[in-house]
Amino acid sequence: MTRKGDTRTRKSGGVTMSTIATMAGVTQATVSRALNHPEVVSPATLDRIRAAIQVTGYVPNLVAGALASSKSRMVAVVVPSITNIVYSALIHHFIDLVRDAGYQTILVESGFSASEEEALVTALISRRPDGILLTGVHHTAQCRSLLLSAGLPVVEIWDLTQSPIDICVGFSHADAGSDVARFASSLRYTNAAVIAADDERARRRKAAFCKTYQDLGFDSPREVCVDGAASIGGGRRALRALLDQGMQNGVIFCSSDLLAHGVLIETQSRGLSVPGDFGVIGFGDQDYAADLVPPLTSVRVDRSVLGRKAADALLARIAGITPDTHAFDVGFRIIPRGTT
Amino acid sequence: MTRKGDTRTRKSGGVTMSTIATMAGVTQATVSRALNHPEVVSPATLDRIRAAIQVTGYVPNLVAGALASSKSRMVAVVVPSITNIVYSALIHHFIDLVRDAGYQTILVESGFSASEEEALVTALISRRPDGILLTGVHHTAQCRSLLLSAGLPVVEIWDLTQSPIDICVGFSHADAGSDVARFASSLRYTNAAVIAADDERARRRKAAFCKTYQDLGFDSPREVCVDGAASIGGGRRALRALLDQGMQNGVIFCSSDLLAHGVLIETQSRGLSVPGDFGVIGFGDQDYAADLVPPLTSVRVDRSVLGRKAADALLARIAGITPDTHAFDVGFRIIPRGTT
DNA sequence: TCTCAAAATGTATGCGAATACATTCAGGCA
DNA sequence: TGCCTGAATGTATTCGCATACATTTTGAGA
Repeated sequence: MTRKGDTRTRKSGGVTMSTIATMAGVTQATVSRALNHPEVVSPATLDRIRAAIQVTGYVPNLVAGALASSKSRMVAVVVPSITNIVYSALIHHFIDLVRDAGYQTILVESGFSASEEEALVTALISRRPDGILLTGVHHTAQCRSLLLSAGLPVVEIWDLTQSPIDICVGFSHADAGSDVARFASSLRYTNAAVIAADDERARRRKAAFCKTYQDLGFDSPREVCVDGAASIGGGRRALRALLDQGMQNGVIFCSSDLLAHGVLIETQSRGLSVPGDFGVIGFGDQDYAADLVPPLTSVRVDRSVLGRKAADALLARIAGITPDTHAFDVGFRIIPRGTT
Repeated sequence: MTRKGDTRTRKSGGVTMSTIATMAGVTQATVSRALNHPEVVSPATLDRIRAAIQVTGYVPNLVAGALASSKSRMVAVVVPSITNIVYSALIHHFIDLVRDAGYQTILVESGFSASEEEALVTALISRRPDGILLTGVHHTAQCRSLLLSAGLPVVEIWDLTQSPIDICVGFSHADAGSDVARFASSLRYTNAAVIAADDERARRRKAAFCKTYQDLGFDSPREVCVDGAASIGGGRRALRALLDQGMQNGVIFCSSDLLAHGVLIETQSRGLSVPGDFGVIGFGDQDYAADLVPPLTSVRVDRSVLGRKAADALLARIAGITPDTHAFDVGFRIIPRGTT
């Protein structure tokens, strides 16, 4: 009676492990072992099971597997924006690395908003991923406590902090801003400006740049904020704003190569000389930086190292290994090229 | 005895629906209803359940929910590359749209390889997503049959075909190539070239462009292939190759705006005039196309419409609605600007 | 030929939630 | 008062797989 009712009301027809088991003349448990621990199953049995899988086209149900084993073999990644090459390039590496370890990635965008991030993290946790990769180290208190109480391995990237949720891999944005200021001060320009997108880390670089530049005895740099996502158009508009303010013969530190690229284009369209009239410094050292004319001076962060360290750290934590240190500094380097 | 063994060997301590149920003085079933069908639970009970959830910080386990209901509320997305703005911008929209409908996205990269795609699709199906978004309409036979037998809603984008797996949303790349050829032939240049990345759809545009251009009475266009991902550097190198071949006063159709951008930069660095000496046509009409100098002529595909149609179609299919038509043509449009 | 450990497989149970079906209870109506 | 209906909740089962533990089989050594 229940039997009959159930076959009616539940969807059936799908091939499951039991189907395979029956075909191969074994029990479901043996099929499970054949799939997950083939070394403990006899070769003959393995063959029959594989044959059955072949003819049925059986695909294991990882949802059930995850529930039974409390291991989802998924990691979650939260980035501000996937259209921003800065993040997408890193994710690209990261996904590759964790995939080699058998993990799939669920990707979400927070759009630079901490509250949005919190909502996303809640939704992600309900999927019970084996680990989470977050961008940045600034999160809502609620978000932190969610993560903490979920007991998940968490890696925060692109930034450093003394108190990561779990592990962080990045570099000091303040140091980067200061170093760029010192570099800029060594050039022949008489003043400076910063063009920054509306991004918390960019703001910290900007603040450090401005402070250090002043401390070195120069006038306070001009500042221009770019609304929304960084873009070439945004860079062009920002330079126009600076010129309208009367800026001359200065060095311009942009919060991303894309903005710097826009600045370069605007100078060209106005017949201004770079590095003669203006110096331009980008950030991120994207692939195209060296291909611009003139080649763009930028700040390089080794993204492949960052991605690899992040993946390694996360995988290690998932494997239950507690790292010696909870903060990895991957550093950065100023790459002087033709625009300064 | 089993009781004791189980508490030892299975991980416990997690808050589950039963925890909440006990706290609220109801059964697990009522908690489930409170979460999924609050309208059938009495307000007083609802309050107690919500209070219990509040104090415990309970987060529902969607893995278990998915297993019980055969609904994962996840959609999978397969793209060739997430670092390519062409794809990432679209995905960005798509993710937004399906998220509003309560779906999370699992994203994987196929790297332009059909066999890789097949492996990924298998892995994805094991997660039992509620739907899949694929890029392009060319897949391995095995991949098609996997998808078909999984009975999943599938939307293929960026291309059209008479025989989609399920639904496709895109435009005709052959028509695009031909239209560009006609447009190019109307300009004052005496010959043409195509610079294309190693991408199946780009190749089809190229083939159609070349054929139509010749049919219009011109010489066969020169062709340059760019290895690997499209990039500014690749565009620069491609133009150098064309110049080395002796190309003069021609119109150059690039398979992406990024390549076209590289071509522009190379012309500038050599003092060549655009559109005087060379005409340049991109593809994709990215945001920055209009911000280049001169502004780039390109082919626009309405990505927001594409993303929306894809999301709508997938969600509709998930909801069990069979669409009238299985192929949506979103068209394209040539946007003439300063480079031609 | 017998013993015993290792190898191979079977048995039974739980993971956490959804849901069909059963039950209880209150109120409306004849 | 008795019956019926609908709202609210409880009961029992299932989803597909992993895995602890039990059992059987095999083969090596004595």
